[in-house]
Amino acid sequence: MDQKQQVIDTLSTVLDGELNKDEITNMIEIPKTSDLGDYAFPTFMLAKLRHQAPQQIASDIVDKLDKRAFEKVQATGAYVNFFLNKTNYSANVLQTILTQQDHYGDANVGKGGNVTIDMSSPNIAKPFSMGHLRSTVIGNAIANIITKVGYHPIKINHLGDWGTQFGKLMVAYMKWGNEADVKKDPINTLLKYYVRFHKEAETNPELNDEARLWFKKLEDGDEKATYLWTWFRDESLKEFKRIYEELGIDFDHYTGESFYNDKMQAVVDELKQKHLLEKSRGAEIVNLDKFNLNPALILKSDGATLYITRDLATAIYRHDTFHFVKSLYVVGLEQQEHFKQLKAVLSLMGDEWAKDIQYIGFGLITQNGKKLSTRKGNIVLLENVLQDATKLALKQINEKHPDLPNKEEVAHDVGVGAVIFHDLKNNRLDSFDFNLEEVVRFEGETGPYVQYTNVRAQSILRKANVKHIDPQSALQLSDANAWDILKLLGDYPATVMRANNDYEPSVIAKYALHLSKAFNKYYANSKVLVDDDEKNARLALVESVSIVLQNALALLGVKAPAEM
RNA sequence: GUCACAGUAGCUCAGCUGGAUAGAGCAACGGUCUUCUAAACCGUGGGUCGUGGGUUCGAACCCCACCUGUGACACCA
Repeated sequence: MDQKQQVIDTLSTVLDGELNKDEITNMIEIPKTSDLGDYAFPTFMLAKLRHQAPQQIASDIVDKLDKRAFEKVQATGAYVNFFLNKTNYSANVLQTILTQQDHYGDANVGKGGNVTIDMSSPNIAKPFSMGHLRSTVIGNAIANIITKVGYHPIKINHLGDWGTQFGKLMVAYMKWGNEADVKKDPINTLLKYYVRFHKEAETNPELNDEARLWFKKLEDGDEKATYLWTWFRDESLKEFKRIYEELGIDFDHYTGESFYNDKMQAVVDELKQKHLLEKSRGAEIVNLDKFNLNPALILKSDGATLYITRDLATAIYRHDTFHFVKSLYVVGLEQQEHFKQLKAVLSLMGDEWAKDIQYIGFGLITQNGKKLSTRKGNIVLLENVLQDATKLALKQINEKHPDLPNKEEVAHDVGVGAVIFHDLKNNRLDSFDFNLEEVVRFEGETGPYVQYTNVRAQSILRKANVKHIDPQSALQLSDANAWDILKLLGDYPATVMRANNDYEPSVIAKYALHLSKAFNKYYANSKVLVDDDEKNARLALVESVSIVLQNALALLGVKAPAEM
């Protein structure tokens, strides 16, 4: 970073009067390949100002520059290319990492402010699908990333534990269900009821009326309805918690939709009092024409509340309770409009903190190009995917490393890691088609590839019989093969910031892949464990790579076993 | 129809604020384990960056139009 400043300062002494430092800063770029240097300055703008050929300008600048701080500076075409002093740079970066360890890349832009994160939020009595995995792992990674830059995350699992689907479930249970089946395999059994309900309701629409009636009973506190609801909820939550444990993810709150039942009337009253409600087609709405949005439906024509009514209550509750500096919602892209409406209504209500609500959308997971649908029974169960992945990992371990201790645990870390990493490595806005083979792949740009890279580094450190390299020892490294690694290591703090600014875990995942690739290349070309002047510096490099890879994986919520 | 997101190699995708020959992985073919774990590394082939205009010294990236896909669009969440 201060390396870049040095480039800027050096250039500005020569370009004084033509370009100021800010202009120069904006023009500095990083060449695609390191044989073109580490920083480059294009001269096209100057060519325009000076009415001169850019190539000529580039070589003029090189002639006039003070080149002492750099390994070399040369003109290539229209560019001035700067090559950093490798030995100084390596000593700086490695010393910083070895000193700071896990804290390398930490920042304090958050200043300890609370950030609520609405994430995961599966529906009770429905299986945990790949779709919920996205919200869960993206939300978790964002929580880790914002923690690293100084915020305090509050992870909230906004369970779908209320609504007419419970009426459907109760009707189905009373008609076709029995207690023993539910106890044996709660979610799958409840799912069967749910699917059957929809199938039968197609030919027998009165079932829907019955379901509505039972949901009304639940709302009115009917004993039997409440009993069933509580039972379904408890059984489902038990299963969800098992899955979260497998994923290594926990929550600060499980306050679901039912939690806000008694908090909606206040919202409706406030909207009324502020004259924001109007009658339309029998329903109570908030007109959002001036936001160029569809109206927000607050009350149905029968007086019942709706999705947005509850989310308004939720947002207000979270603000009053947690005094957040940001409130994040990690919810699929198909709900984008809803969150725009939510913010619009809140700002009409005069809640200036509405601007702190940040919707973090992500693309759908489809199967054979179609949306996954619980109703139609076409879903991919996360649990099955995790099991398949773990099984496959164990098979690999048995082939490659049969005498590894704690094989099962490592297989689990690798299998689950593959699934999580697969979900996080692409831009979160992209949707993707579910393909089991793709998800549980262990070669190429995958989680296990990164894990394996760290295992290699760990293995070297074990063989060298050192735990930590002294940060104060000689860390100058001149090996050209190590250069790409050193630059990447130096980029890590900026990478973390970018992931934070964009709420984009894939930035970290891609970084981990790049660093792994660079290290594996180095590993194939240079031997670390040979006794010469730079051995200590090489070990420092290896330890630094391992520190940063482990940190990046931890941000993503992926485990980093020491052996595999 | 309106709005949103997307369209880059056979497939899955990178490409940071516009810049130097558009990059990876998978798949295909070929090479590398007596030497730090081959879940790796190296090489070969493979591209009208959806289409057409425009802005710019320079566009995969910015602007406009169009085409295609997906999703949302009033009493589900």
